[in-house]
Amino acid sequence: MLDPADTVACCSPLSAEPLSAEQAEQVAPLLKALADPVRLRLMSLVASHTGGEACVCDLNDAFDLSQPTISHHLKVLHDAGLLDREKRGVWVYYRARTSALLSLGALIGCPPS
Amino acid sequence: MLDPADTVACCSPLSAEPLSAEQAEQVAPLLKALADPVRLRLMSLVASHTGGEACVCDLNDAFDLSQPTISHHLKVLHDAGLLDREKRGVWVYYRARTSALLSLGALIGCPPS
DNA sequence: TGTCAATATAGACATATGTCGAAGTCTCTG
DNA sequence: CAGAGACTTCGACATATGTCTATATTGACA
Repeated sequence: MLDPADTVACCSPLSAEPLSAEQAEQVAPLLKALADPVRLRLMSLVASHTGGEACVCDLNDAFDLSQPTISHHLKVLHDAGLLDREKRGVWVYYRARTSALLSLGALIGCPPS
Repeated sequence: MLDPADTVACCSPLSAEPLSAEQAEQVAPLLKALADPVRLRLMSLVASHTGGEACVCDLNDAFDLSQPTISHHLKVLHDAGLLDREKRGVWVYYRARTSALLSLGALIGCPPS
């Protein structure tokens, strides 16, 4: 699977020049994956966790939602390329793809040149 | 209506510390508004347009969609606080709220401190 | 091998979303 | 005042999304 960071980083910031239709189609899914309160918190929990990774077991407890629902949200973030997934024994650890977040932030937030 | 820039700017970056449920509920709608290819391009078209603003008549031509559909997307961006709206005579001009984009980008893209 | 614990997948359901065509609202201008 | 042009609002529709319960899978361990 491609690194979404590359996809996004290739684009000029939103305010610099109009995004092409193709670029927009590639970037939108990343934003869509982030555009949910639960997934935003999941992403933040993982990204800010010690060691840059977090176990699903820890994440479940942070929410008042069923375990399959959390699993579903993690899958959405993983499929978008925002979280890496690693199974170690019985536990599954997710790790934030910092590069994807960085380039996405730059795309949205950089002032016009 | 509140400036979403303030709402977002108050939060630490995603990677610094876990977003609270309340913060996530406030930020998610902004991302949701951006998380559509058409709206991403609209936002980019307006933000990068000469003078920082664009007339709806110009925006319509950039898409293969009906005019009410474009109007709908502009309303979503406006309601989220990402676009300002001003009617001058018969024409309506939209202007990007740069501050909102800046703080949103910082929230997503800032490396952990 | 059998059982338990940690996740994931499947299927169902209510609600949200993107799109359109039709109709409404302003505002200029003759 | 009437008509035309620029948008917006309304109502309908198909599809996507978030959530749940029930079930499957996987790995450790007795």
